Amino acid sequence: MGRPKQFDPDVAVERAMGVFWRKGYAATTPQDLVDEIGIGKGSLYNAFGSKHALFELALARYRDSQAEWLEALLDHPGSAKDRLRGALEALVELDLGDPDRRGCMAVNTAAESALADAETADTVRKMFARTESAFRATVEEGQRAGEIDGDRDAAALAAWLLATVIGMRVLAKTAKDATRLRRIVDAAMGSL
Amino acid sequence: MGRPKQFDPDVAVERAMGVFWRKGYAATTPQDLVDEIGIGKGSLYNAFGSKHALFELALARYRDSQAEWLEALLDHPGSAKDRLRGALEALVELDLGDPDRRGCMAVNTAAESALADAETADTVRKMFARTESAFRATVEEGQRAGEIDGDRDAAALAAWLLATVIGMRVLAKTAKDATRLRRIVDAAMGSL
DNA sequence: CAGATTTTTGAACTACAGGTACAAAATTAG
DNA sequence: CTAATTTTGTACCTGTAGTTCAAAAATCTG
Repeated sequence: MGRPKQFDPDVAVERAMGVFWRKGYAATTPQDLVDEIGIGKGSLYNAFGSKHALFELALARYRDSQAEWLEALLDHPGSAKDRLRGALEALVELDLGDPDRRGCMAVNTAAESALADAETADTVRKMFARTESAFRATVEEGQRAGEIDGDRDAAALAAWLLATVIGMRVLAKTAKDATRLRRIVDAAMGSL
Repeated sequence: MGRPKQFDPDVAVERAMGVFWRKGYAATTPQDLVDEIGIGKGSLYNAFGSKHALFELALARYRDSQAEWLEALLDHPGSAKDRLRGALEALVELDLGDPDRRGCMAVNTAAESALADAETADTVRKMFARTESAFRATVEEGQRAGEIDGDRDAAALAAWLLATVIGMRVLAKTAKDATRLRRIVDAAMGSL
């Protein structure tokens, strides 16, 4: 079976994710990656093929972990409104607690590359759609429970929550204090 | 007084803005810039000093034109709510009408660079603050006119409008159809 | 027109991005 | 042990990023 890998590819992807997340795709060099992962260039290219292929893996990993994190939050016990508020607040704290202010990797990728690469664009689109679905399900639960006005368009509310979250995560990257972000959560929840 | 410039620096900055906007900072090369501007590399560096200095000029130009555009929209006659809706709708149409799907250059810059460069971060921060102020003034007019509930926190509503707009502009970069964006406008305005 | 001043042009230069080639080393199947 | 397979580190290569420079060209001064 040949010589086994001396590094864990999963760990490597995770570290690569960290670098791409912090610096963006274009500004990340192969040198950055090997420095962070702690393997040689030969191993890197043998294992992953190209910078872009590794980026795709890193982005997919980000998508999965982020989506699961958010879905778990929305799946908590409690009222739908409380769960939505809890999720938004957790996101704010997550972003503000990051010393590197990396924001959301999917948002960053959308802003940096847009439609430059079809596969990347698709991954980002799917991630947004998945977040929107999770919001929509929670909004509909709230409507069934009578907490949220049933006359309002659940799809529209979910899309708007998605936009709010994306906006907050961009703002978190340059925010100097937390008050604006906390205000946004309050205003959004007050509008539900 | 020496040989006069054979190109208009203002036009050059405007064209540079277009390239940076479309490709992002890191992915834009000096070659891209000279190709687009139509001058030699020597002239470029003689006139602007560095890629980064030119980017700052381009970003400042974007900030001014964008802010004036939005402020003019919000300054139209009509009710405050109508003006807010009109501004959001105009932004959506602007973004969807761009074949390159460049979104908002300030948002893209925030996502790509964050705090990497202090001056850039500051320009972006100020642009966000200016947009927020314009929203806030309009919201307060609406409150004085009785269109918007005076008990709600105008600062919070303005911040939340800002986040909504930023989110929409990110979504516009990957959106395949316009319905989601139009829904967001409806949901946001329905919540005011 | 000579000279001063400023810009243009195009070539040149350094460093590094991104990736390939290869031989030595490690591992396992038989 | 040997053969086969895979990894690894190093060296290497091509192209270009980002910038600088020398010399030519254009304008103004007197």
